[in-house]
Amino acid sequence: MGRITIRDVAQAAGVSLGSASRALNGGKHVSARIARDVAAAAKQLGYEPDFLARSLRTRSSGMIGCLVSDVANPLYAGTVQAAEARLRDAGYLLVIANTANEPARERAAAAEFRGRRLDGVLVAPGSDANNETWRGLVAGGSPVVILDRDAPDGDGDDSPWPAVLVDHRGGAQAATRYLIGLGHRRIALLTPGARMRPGRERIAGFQAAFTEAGLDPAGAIVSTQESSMDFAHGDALALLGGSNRPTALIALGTRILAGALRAARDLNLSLPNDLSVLSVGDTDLAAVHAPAITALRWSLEDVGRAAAELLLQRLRGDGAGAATRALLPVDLVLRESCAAPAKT
Amino acid sequence: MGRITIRDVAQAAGVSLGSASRALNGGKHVSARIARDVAAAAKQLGYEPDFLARSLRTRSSGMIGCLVSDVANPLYAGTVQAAEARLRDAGYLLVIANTANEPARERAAAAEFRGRRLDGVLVAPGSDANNETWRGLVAGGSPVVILDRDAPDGDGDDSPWPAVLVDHRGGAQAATRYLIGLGHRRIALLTPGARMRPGRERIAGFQAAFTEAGLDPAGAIVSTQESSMDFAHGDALALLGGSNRPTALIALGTRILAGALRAARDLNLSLPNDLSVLSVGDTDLAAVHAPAITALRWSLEDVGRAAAELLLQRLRGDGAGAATRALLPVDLVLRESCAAPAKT
DNA sequence: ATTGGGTAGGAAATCGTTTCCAAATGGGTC
DNA sequence: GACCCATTTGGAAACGATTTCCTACCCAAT
Repeated sequence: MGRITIRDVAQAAGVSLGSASRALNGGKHVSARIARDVAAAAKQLGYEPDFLARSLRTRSSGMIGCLVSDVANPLYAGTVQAAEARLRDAGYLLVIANTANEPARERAAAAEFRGRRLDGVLVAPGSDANNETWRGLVAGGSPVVILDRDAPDGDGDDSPWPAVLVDHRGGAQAATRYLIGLGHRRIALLTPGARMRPGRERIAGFQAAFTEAGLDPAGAIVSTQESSMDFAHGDALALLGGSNRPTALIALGTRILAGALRAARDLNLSLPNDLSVLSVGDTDLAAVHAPAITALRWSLEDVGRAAAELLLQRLRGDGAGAATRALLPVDLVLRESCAAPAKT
Repeated sequence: MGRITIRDVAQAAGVSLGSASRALNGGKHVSARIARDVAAAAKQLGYEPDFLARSLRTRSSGMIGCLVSDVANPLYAGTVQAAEARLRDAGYLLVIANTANEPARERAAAAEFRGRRLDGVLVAPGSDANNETWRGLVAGGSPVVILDRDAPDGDGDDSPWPAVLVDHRGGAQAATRYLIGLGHRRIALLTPGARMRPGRERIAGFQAAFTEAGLDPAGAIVSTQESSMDFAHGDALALLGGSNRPTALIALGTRILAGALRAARDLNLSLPNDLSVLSVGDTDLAAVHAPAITALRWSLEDVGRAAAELLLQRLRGDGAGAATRALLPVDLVLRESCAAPAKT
């Protein structure tokens, strides 16, 4: 005796298969008596519908895919968690595919998602959307929401693709403005690069702040390094050790911040007097360091929730007139790591 | 014209449905000619099998569930990532359900997993396995692997359930032994509690080290607090501010470590001379802090991989004689935050 | 009393696969 | 050339639901 099917329920309730289905799904054309009997029979037998069978028939799997480059990254993990919560409430299951930045994995995942008939996809690839991956995803016909990346067409802010973006440019600009306001004229931005939207936007905001203040753009030093503590450490050592060193430093991400802080310590630079440090991304490290590091912060929960909301909206079909993208704000959390540069 | 089905492929290749299926699945009983024709037709039409239909028929969804209390927690995120990688290589998709420590969500997720016919489940609930959740999971009949938690029966280390455990007891014992060796006699353990296996094991190891050294167990101060920076901060202030304060402190987890470090700073205790600090769990914070914090470390990747391996083994059916559990080691990473206590 | 609109509910089709069964084919041996 | 056994192969039956179609029926209105 295997699993209890709806057929068993129907039989127990003494009605036909179709009626049982209608009764269980609260459909129309069901008398009160049958509804009652079927419900009773289902409960008594412990009936549990088979999602697979249902999905096959309805052509909707009730699952959402999440294509992300690195789930272990706290930035993504927080987002995934928030999205999962919202989607689960709406009855969807979230399946994740970690791509580790490998295009081959991205393609494979896209194909798999299609084959499994996932109803929608949240995507945050490691590099800006690989066109092939992209095509693979949209080919499935189900809605795709982009997380903080540019659409593949490269068509900036007026792309038709639903996306949840974070205002990294505004954040970086505000942060830089703040440092300039304190009197800094030579500021270094340590970044893992412009390969992805967040990096590009931050660099743009950084430079925009210099331009807007009418300052020599040569003071805006952009230093690109791999995102690793050791690389950042070496990089920061070189930058800060040279003559005419920057008086302030903006670090993108925990690892780079860690490397930069170590370098400052190695060089005996005391914060914030000898060097102002500002972190992009608010982490334990920034909050607890002595002195506490001033940081740019945005809400991971909001990103996840907004993405889920956007996707659900498409799934419900009222995607026509609705907003196609969300731009979330970035806040500057003032702490103790920034001050006016020492007089020279 | 909708999706390309295997029926279309069969027709195009001029063979029967069954033959096409056999050919595509590389089964036996297929002539070379048909295999070639079918493959060609499939390729030419761009056929992609429908996993849902297949799953319905084969009663296996090709998906593994992951029931975890908090994916955003780096500890879990790393594990999930490693497990996902291994499972994906084996052709499985990972679906995650975040339970936020709510038993109701756990139950709901267990039921959903059953309904969707997931082939297996990795589970790391927020509290030690809730019996009801557990029953819900095993009722599905698919294998369940426990991540660093005790089985619900409470039957410690000889439980029949496959599990991947981390040797927190041994780690804590080694760490405590190390501190005792440096000369410490009053050591505080700041822990979020004994609700889950890791906490229990660590407390046990901590106390075992005192016993084994023949020391007064009153020197082993276990202070239980919620895992939040603020709580830990207050707690540490109270502990370190009092008379006869501990000379060393073991912090369980990033947040507690952060709170403890802040408290030490507030009280003007310099590390490691006035206070030795040891972190359970190696994080950015521990590595970068000045002085760098000595920490217990274990491999999240190994946990995830081992769990996946254990599960795959069951799925392949050779679960009979095979090992049912893995115990992973914990290493002590020596840094600069521990020293002999100051002479009084 | 007949007709018409509407609801209830049963039978059957469908979703796209895999797998079972029986028939057919092929080759080798006596 | 007949017989036998082992492969191939086509046809059809699952898998477990939803959904369409269609008939039977009830009640009210003409």
